[in-house]
Amino acid sequence: MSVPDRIPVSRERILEAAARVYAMHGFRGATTRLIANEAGVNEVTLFRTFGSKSALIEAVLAQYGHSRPVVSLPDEPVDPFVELTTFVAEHLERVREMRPLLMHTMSEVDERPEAHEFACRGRHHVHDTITAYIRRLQASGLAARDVNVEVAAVMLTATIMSDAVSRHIVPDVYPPVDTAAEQYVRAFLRLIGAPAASSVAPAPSTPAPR
Amino acid sequence: MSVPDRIPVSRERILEAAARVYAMHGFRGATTRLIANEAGVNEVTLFRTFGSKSALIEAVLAQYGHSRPVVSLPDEPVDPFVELTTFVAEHLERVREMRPLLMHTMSEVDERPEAHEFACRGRHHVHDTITAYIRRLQASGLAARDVNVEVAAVMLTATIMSDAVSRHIVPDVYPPVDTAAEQYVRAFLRLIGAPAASSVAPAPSTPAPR
DNA sequence: GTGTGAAGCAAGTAGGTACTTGCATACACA
DNA sequence: TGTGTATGCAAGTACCTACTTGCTTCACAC
Repeated sequence: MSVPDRIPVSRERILEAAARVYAMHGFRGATTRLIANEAGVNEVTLFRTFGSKSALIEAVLAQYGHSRPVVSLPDEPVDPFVELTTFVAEHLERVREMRPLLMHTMSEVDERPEAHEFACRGRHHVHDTITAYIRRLQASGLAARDVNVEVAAVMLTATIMSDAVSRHIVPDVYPPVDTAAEQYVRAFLRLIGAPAASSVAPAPSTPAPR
Repeated sequence: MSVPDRIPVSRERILEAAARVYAMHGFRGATTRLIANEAGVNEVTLFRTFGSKSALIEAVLAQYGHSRPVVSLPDEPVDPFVELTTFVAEHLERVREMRPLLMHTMSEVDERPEAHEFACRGRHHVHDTITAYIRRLQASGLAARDVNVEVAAVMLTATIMSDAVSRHIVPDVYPPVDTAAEQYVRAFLRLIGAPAASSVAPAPSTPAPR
C-alpha cells in the first residue's frame, strides 16, 4: 500500500466521516468502527482526538454549517417575488442537503437533549427573517395589513421544510424541483395579500387588494 | 407477586409495548429486552410469537392506526371554515400523537425500506382529501379558479405536519395549540381566494375576488 | 386422567460496542 | 541527536444484542 496521501490532520477527516456516517445511521448506528473506517483512520485515533463517541457527535453538530454565509432578505423590498423565490430556493437546497442529518437529530432530540440546539438552529432564523420581511412589505403597502404575519411565516417555513424533508418519500405530491420555490412563493404572496407575482405569469384575476 | 392480571394473550401486550419502546428509542434502540420488560413478558415469548425483532417492528407499523375511522371532508361544502378547521384540528391531534413513532420511521426509511409505506401512509390521504375539497370549492364558486390546487394542498399539509412534529422543539413560533387549526385555515382560505372566514372575525378588507 | 399449547426460566452462542492499554513507528523541530 | 507529538497496531475488558435450546409449569379440553 505504501504511504497514502495522509498528510492532513485527522481531526477534520474524522469530523467529516462522522457527519456522513451519523447522517446515514443515526447516533446508535454510527459506530466508532464505521466512522474510523470511513475516515481511513485507526479507531484509537478517534478516541484520542475526541475522547468519546458522544463528544465526537456533539462536535459534528456544533461545527456543522458554520462555514456558509447567512442567507437573508433585503431590508428594502423591491420585487418580493424575486427576492422571496431566491430565499426559498436557497433554503430548500440547504435543508435538502442536510436532510438525513436533520431527521436523525430531530428524532433523537428526546433521547439526546444536546441535539436540540442543532435541530432548531436554522428554523428560528428562517422564521424570523420571513416575519420581518412581511412586516416590511406591509409597511411599503406591498402586503395586506390584516394578515397574521406569524401564521404566514409558519406556513412558508413549514412548506420549505416539508418539501426538503419529505419529497424523496412522497415525490408525487410536490411540484417539480426546479419550479417548486417560485410556486410556493406565488401562493405565499397571495396568502399575504401581495400584488400578483411580478416577472412570470402575472396572474390575471384578483388584482391586488387596495 | 402471586399471579398478576395476565389472562389476556401476550401478542397484543408485546405489540403495544414494542410501539412505545420503538417510538422512544427507534429501531436500534428498541432492544428485545426492553420491549419484553415493557410488555411484562419473557423475552423468549417475543421470539416465539414474532420470530424476530424486525418482524415484530414490521407488525407494529403494519397494524398501527388501523382501528381509527378515516377523517374526511364533506362532499358538498357548506361552511369551508368550519369544515376545514375540524379536519385540520383532527389531523393535528393524530399526527401529534404519533410524532415520535413517525419521526423515527422517517429517519430510518433509508436504512429500512419496509418502513416506507408507514412513513407516507397518512400523508397521501390528507393531500388528496384537501386537493379534492379545494376543487369542489372551486366548482361551487367558493374558491378562486386560478389557484394552484396542488401547491395549496402541499402548503396546508406541510403546516399540519410541521406543527405536529416541531412544536415541541420550537414552541414559540407556532400559534397557541387551541387556536392553531383555525388560524391555519383562515390563512389557507385566503390563499385559495375563498370568502373570508365565516363564524369568527369576518375580516373586513379584501372581500373576495369575483 | 392425559395430552396440548402457551408461557416462564436459566443458560448459552456468536457477535458487536465503546473504550483502554502498551508498544512501535514516523515525522518535526530544537 | 534527541525529544515530543501524532498515529498505527494488536490485544484486551466489560458489557450488550439478537436469538436458541432444553426444561418446567400451568390451564384447559377431551
